[in-house]
Amino acid sequence: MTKQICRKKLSASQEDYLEAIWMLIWKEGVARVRDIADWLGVSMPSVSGALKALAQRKLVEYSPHKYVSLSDRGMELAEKILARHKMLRKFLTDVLNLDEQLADGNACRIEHAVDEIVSQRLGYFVEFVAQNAGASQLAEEFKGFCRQQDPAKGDGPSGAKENGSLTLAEIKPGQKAKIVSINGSAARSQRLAKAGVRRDCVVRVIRMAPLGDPIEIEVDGSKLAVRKAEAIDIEVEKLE
Amino acid sequence: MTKQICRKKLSASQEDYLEAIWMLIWKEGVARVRDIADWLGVSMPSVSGALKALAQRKLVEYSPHKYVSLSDRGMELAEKILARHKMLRKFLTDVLNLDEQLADGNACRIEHAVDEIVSQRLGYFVEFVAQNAGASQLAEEFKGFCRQQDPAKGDGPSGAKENGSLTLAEIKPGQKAKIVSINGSAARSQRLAKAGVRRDCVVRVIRMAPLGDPIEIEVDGSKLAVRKAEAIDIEVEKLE
DNA sequence: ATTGCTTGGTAGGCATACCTAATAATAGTA
DNA sequence: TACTATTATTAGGTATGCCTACCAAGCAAT
Ligand SMILES: [Mn+2]
Ligand SMILES: [Mn+2]
Ligand SMILES: [Mn+2]
Ligand SMILES: [Mn+2]
Repeated sequence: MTKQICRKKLSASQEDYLEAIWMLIWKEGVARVRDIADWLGVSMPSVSGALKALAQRKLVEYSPHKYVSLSDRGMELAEKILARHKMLRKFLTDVLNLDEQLADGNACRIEHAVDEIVSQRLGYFVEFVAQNAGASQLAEEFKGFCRQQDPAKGDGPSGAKENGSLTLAEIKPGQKAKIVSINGSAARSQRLAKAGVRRDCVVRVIRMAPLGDPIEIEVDGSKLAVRKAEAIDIEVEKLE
Repeated sequence: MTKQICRKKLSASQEDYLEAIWMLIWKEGVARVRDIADWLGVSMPSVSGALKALAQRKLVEYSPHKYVSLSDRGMELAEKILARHKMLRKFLTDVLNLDEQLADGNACRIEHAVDEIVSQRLGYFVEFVAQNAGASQLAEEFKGFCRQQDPAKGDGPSGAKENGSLTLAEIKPGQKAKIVSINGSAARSQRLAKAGVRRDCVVRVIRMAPLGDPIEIEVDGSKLAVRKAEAIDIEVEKLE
């Protein structure tokens, strides 16, 4: 295998160097080692080292003691990561209504953790909230919702929705419930019935997997695991 | 300074070890080096090393060749990070409508990048969307919005909101605009007026900083930087 | 008890990403 | 031009977090 440019994904730190260089070129016209170091809060030797690695990947044009510039590819990547930063920042400030500085710091960390598709989809969401007339009033409603949550601190009566219909997925471990109805496909109902899960019978939730799926229940003295997708189609009535 | 337990924040990798141990204890009853290694996709020596570091911090109880268990503090941290993972996963699947597997992977990376407040606020948001009747229809609307975006690929007519009132912050670099009115404090209006930014005068946006702030404009042949906070209070009329 | 597989640990190495201290180059100023 | 302050590089060190290769303990079947 001959020597070739490494196409492996950039590290978080490398992405931040590109971002910083882009920013400094924008702001000051040129990027110098000193300014990159100050911007990122690292020492100058750290910058020298990072630049060598980036130069090897042909992302920056760099000869010692000269100004640093970005290659076309480097520019492209820098702009991509910066767009992500901006989008995340906007989400945190505009949708979650968070403080600018906090948003900025978090955005610059999350930007390295999200896949392209996720970034894109979240971008759509931010735009959607910004554009959609019905949605922008949502931002206001959400502020109210936060005020409700923040001072209360207790979990409050969040479990029981006003909805009226309670599903098996909402029963907490240890509690018993009587089955009111089983919705969904007939095949599924049949399968559940064979396992003892029928209308009017009483089940006890033993425990719930960490991500809420599956749910382990006891019915007629025997254990059974129910998928969350099934549980939300099983209407129940809580018993004490 | 005497020897004491390090209270520095855990590394991303350490958080993942705690998460894995918690999960395995939940699933299998016990956590063994072998299973932790398999779960996280690392070698057994890596696990041994990580466990030593976690034991030193009193987060796991660990004596060689015995099962691994979590201390109270370790349990607490594991549950905190797991809750974060779950919440992020729910956001990605339920709000952004992303694939479960993709959501899980991204959640497990983002979970180490968000501050407590951000995590909490995003949690509120997920709950808000889930509970709010008006908001849950938003999920449907958003799906439609995504379908619109995905195939189109072009930027679309995203700039001009139906709103009618256009502000200086929305003018793109290179374009000219006539100032209609300047809102906000009188002191600010005065300061801007002194710089040449007055009602009915024409400005040209030169460029916008990467994060949209500040905006560089040309007025009366001289350059001027305007903060975004100011720009959104300056109503304009776009000129060609 | 002996054997042999699985599990767990140690030793040693590599890559990344930082640091400080010392040295070299450059630029500004007398 | 010569001196000086600033900027940049090199050298050498630390901390993580991973790896492979090898060694040691545990356990089950013979
Ligand atoms: Mn960043
Ligand atoms: Mn960033
Ligand atoms: Mn994780
Ligand atoms: Mn996780």
